[in-house]
Amino acid sequence: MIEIDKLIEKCRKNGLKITPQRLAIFEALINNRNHPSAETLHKEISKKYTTITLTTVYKTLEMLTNLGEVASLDIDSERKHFDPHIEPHHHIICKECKQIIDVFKIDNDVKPPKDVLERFKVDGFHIDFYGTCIKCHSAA
Amino acid sequence: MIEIDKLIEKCRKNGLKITPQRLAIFEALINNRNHPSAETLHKEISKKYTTITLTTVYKTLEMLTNLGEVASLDIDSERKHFDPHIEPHHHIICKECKQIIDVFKIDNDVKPPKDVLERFKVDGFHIDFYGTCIKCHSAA
DNA sequence: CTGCATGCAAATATTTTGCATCACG
DNA sequence: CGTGATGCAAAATATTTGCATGCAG
Repeated sequence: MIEIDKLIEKCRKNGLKITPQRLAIFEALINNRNHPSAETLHKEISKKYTTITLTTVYKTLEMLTNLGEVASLDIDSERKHFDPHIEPHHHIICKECKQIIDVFKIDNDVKPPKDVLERFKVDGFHIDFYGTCIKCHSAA
Repeated sequence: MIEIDKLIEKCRKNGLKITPQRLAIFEALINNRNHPSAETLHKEISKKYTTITLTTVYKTLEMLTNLGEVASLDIDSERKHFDPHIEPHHHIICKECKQIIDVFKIDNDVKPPKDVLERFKVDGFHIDFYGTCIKCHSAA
């Protein structure tokens, strides 16, 4: 997600209005590395902005996804998670506590094999590592 | 998923009964490369076995997942998809038609960076390539 | 026969939608 | 002011659960 000033400008250019609700959501997302669900985000924002509704959070997340400022992650089949960091990167998920951590650099380049390249126009890829975080691992 | 005879044996050993419904689900899954959802699978089986219910399909898929014979894929946030091929492999998804194709061999090995290895016990990884299949690409 | 499986209906969870009202620009 | 945003309630979708009945072993 771009910085807030630029984002506001981008919204205005697209005929989208800046409301206190949206600002609260923008602020909750920027620099957020927790890959929140809509529900989580709503709970968080509600602490300070007690009247915001979950519907508004959903609608704003949809709007930001359409603008290309937020990515919707298919990392958890129970619910959608949202990521304001749209530069290509990867994730690792702890099987126990389900926390999702960013992985920016992988040691090798990855390419799909030739037969796939012949049948698909490949735009990119995303790696999900899975395992157990130190904390959960030593607890078990 | 192991072959049907072995699977039946494995079920019996675990006190699980072999019913015609379960056999129909086993048969629909074996050699199935379509990564079906519960709904899709149910529709498919219903053609021949008209009385089977979606609930039974869900419960059997859960049972097979617990046995480690089927993997539940987090590849589509709309619904769960199930994969009877549990050997580690990857997927490529067409953005347009949403078909999911297996990718078995990638050109390089993939390792998470050191700082991740220090904070996680990594068990494995899964790559989702994304792009457009030839058919959809030439249609656009 | 005993216990697990099935199938129905109802519950739960997540996300989307319609619409009256509100407020940004 | 007018158009898009909000918030409520209801709908839509996916999945799970409780329970009476059925059937495999």
